[in-house]
Amino acid sequence: MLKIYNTLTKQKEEFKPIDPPNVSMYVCGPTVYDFFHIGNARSFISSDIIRKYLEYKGYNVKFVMNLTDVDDKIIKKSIEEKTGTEQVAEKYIGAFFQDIGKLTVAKADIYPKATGHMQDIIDMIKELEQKGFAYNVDGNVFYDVAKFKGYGKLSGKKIDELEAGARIEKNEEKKNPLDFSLWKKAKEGEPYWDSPWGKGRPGWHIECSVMSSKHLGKTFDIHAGGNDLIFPHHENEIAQSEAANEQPFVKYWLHFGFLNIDNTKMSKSLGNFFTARDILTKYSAEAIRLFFAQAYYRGPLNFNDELLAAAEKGLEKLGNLTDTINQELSKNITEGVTPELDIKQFEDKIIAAMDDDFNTAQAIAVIFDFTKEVNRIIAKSASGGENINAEFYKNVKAFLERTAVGIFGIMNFNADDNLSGAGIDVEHIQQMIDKRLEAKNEKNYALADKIREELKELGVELKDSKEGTTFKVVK
RNA sequence: GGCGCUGUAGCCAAGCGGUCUAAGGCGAAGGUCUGCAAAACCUUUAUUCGUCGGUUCGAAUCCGACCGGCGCCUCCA
Repeated sequence: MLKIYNTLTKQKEEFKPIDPPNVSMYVCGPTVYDFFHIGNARSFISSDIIRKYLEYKGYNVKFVMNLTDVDDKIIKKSIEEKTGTEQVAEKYIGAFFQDIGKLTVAKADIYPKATGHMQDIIDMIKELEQKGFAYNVDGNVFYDVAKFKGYGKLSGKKIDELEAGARIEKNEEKKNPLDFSLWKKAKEGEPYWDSPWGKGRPGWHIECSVMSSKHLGKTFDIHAGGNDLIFPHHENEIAQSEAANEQPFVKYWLHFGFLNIDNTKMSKSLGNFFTARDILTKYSAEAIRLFFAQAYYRGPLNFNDELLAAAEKGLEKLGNLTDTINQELSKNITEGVTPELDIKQFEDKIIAAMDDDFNTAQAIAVIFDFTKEVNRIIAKSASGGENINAEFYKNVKAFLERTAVGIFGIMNFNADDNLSGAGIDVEHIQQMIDKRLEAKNEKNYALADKIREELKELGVELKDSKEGTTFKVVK
């Protein structure tokens, strides 16, 4: 039984989708004004793991992620880069897809864009206006927070306490400082759309209300995003959607913890700002995914080089096993024994861990335990035990593909991916290995070691065993 | 000021009332194997869970106080 911590109720709840086995899931996507950073990557990867686990459980997940392509920051960027806002959006949407592709984040079913839903947005604002939740002040339309009874229920804030807070921007046009923009009047030179209130563009929050209900229904199962979106973004979405649709907006709210860099907030001004593509030049996607999966998705997480390097090392242990499995399977041994290994027991543990609010850290621990157990069996066989047949390796591989690959994306059995990715000439490597073998047979160890060194510089590490020499690509 | 998260070995991090003299990863030390190198395996590395009290037959786990870290309350994953 899957339990999920729901920000709305502040407790773990049994997950009961509205229309099983279908699950509707919406994750707040990027505002496409720059490359996304490693903190964004945590949200994308965490939601990817959650989605894949739900699919593993047999749910049919409809996954929607919005792309915010009209916004102040995009306008600002277009001025800086001296292009149009559309060009800015297009450029960073392209970069977004490249980066999530490298991070092996599965594609959403739909990536709705704000600019593609202008009529729907206008319709929803009109509806809010008709129902008395919105007011127009000279082309700027605001949401009247005081009219919505449940305001603050997600973030646990109270309107009067918020009003007492000192950090709310003053705006003469608003009835209440907490009221937020539904429609912004266009300023000179800004992109605009025609509307009943004049030329303008939508406020930030309205697009998510509109696009989520359009693609997932007026009430849907899961809405996820970064911790910082709880207030005001998600609070405002609830206010808009529930006022307009007169039914609950979302059943389960999930929020991802923040990523700190060396215990401080990541920010451009502090110079500790890392884009995901920067990090990907130094570390593998698997290592990044493993690093995130080793912690609880809701908690804060510290990030630095040393920690990612540790994850990369841990990953090697897993990678060595996949190499071994691939090699053994290629031999296709039919005689020999199938050692006893209770795979189901490991799988049950993973399920138990993941069912408890996606305890990925514990699930990953099970995968490492499993790896150790398999290595132990192989070591026993190698040191004079009985030969192991392909059946065993097939079972092991199938399990890891279901879990380590299928849910977490931290292993890769497709060895060619690594080779082609690193631009390795397999034929040349093989020739060198043969040459080295010859040298070894002649006890010319100086030459053998020289070849080893040369290949190492090409990023290829040799490994000798009884059955011959194999190699792997190292970063 | 309000809301929320968090404090477990050298580092990261699970565990949230008994199976805990506390998973897993990294690091470190020793060993097996080995021409070398690596991998892998074996052993060791927290009698203790920020501090002090309380509840309980029993607490890292619940309650209270205190000390510390972080976030949100303004755009932000």
